[in-house]
Amino acid sequence: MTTTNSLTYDDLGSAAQRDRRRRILDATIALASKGGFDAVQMRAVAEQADVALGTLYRYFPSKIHLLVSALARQFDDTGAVVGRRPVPGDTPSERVIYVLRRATRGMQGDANLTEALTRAFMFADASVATEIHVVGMQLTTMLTRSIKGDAYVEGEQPSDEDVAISRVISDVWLSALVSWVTGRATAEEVAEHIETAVTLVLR
Amino acid sequence: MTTTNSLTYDDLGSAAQRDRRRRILDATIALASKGGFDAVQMRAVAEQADVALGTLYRYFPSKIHLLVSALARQFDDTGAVVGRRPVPGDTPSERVIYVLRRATRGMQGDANLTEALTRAFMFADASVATEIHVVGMQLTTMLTRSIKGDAYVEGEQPSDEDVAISRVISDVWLSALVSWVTGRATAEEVAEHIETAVTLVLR
DNA sequence: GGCATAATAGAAACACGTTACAGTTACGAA
DNA sequence: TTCGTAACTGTAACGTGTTTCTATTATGCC
Repeated sequence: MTTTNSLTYDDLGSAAQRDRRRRILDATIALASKGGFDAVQMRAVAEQADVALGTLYRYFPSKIHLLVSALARQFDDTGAVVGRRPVPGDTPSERVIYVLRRATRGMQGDANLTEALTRAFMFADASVATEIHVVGMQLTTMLTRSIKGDAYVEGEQPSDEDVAISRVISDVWLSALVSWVTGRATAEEVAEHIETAVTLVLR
Repeated sequence: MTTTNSLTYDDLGSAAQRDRRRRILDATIALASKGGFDAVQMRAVAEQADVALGTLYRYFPSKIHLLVSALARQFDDTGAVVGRRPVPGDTPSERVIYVLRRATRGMQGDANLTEALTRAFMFADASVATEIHVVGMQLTTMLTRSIKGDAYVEGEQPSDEDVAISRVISDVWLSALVSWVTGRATAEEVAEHIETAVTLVLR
């Protein structure tokens, strides 16, 4: 290799490096899914991914980077599934609520993983801004697409208002998620709160 | 003393114990104000408060409890000051934006302290639900009062819709604050985002 | 193939939250 | 006052995120 490689993004590095990165993220997801944030221990990740601790830190400069990158990959993997089909529902509210209910249920189905990823997301500082921005864009895309429904056209920029609405919904969703993963709200309360907010913003 | 004492709440314990608790919280605020979350190190707090490390843990079972308790005391101290005067502004949006701008500016005036307290708040789990609920109620009261403006009547319950709106605004505010303390957004972006959200929700 | 350089392994060490514990002090009860 | 118990001190130790360092291995270039 002729240039120093940050290894931070998907498509860089040799095949062996891409495979190491994949193994590391696999191990991260597996450990998070089994025991949550605390179970994602750097030594354990390194061992399970079959890389040295120093190598792990070469790929991901902190536990937070690691978890947020894992979150981004999860979004990539499942976002593609959600992406194609039209969102059911006759109004923006119905469509957004449908999508969020699906997403929330998915996350609640793996509480430990959600706890790990959410905590990392909330603790991330400026050095993780790039990864966070990726997740934010994915969320915004998902929501603006749901708002437009059939009127959505591939590649078209969403309106400023739709983006603003999406950001508000994202904020509410994130707050609700934090309440839930920290045990301060039940799944039902989260669902109810989100639906109230969506109908409020999209009336 | 005849009974074991949790020391978790303000009015328990001897004078010497109340004084220790005060010194601990003073040291916490001072360290947080100087260097943020990372600077609030338990050994440093203990030393500055002139108590042993074990004693610090006897009073506050974790760093998070310590910081959230410090936040609660800050709210107690400053909350009374804000409470009485009517909120200026002719529309709900104007009043809410005024109040939030004031509060945000206050927090941004002590960035390190805000960072420390916000991080603790986001990391708090169910064991601090009581203190967190208190803060949430104070926020809701502040916002519903701002929405109603002159129409506000002491002791009257706010409408369900006003409460829902307040919760959405709280969520947006908290998310914005997290973005700011983690260095992912500037103060201007925070102000702009909040105002966009408020006008959206209160149209 | 042989060399220069980057990447990796492996292990030790450090930082800070947290726990454990032995000795000492404060304080109410008898 | 003396005693018994709980609180406090001081310190060591542990767990986990992070850093550092040396030896080894892989990789691109001639």
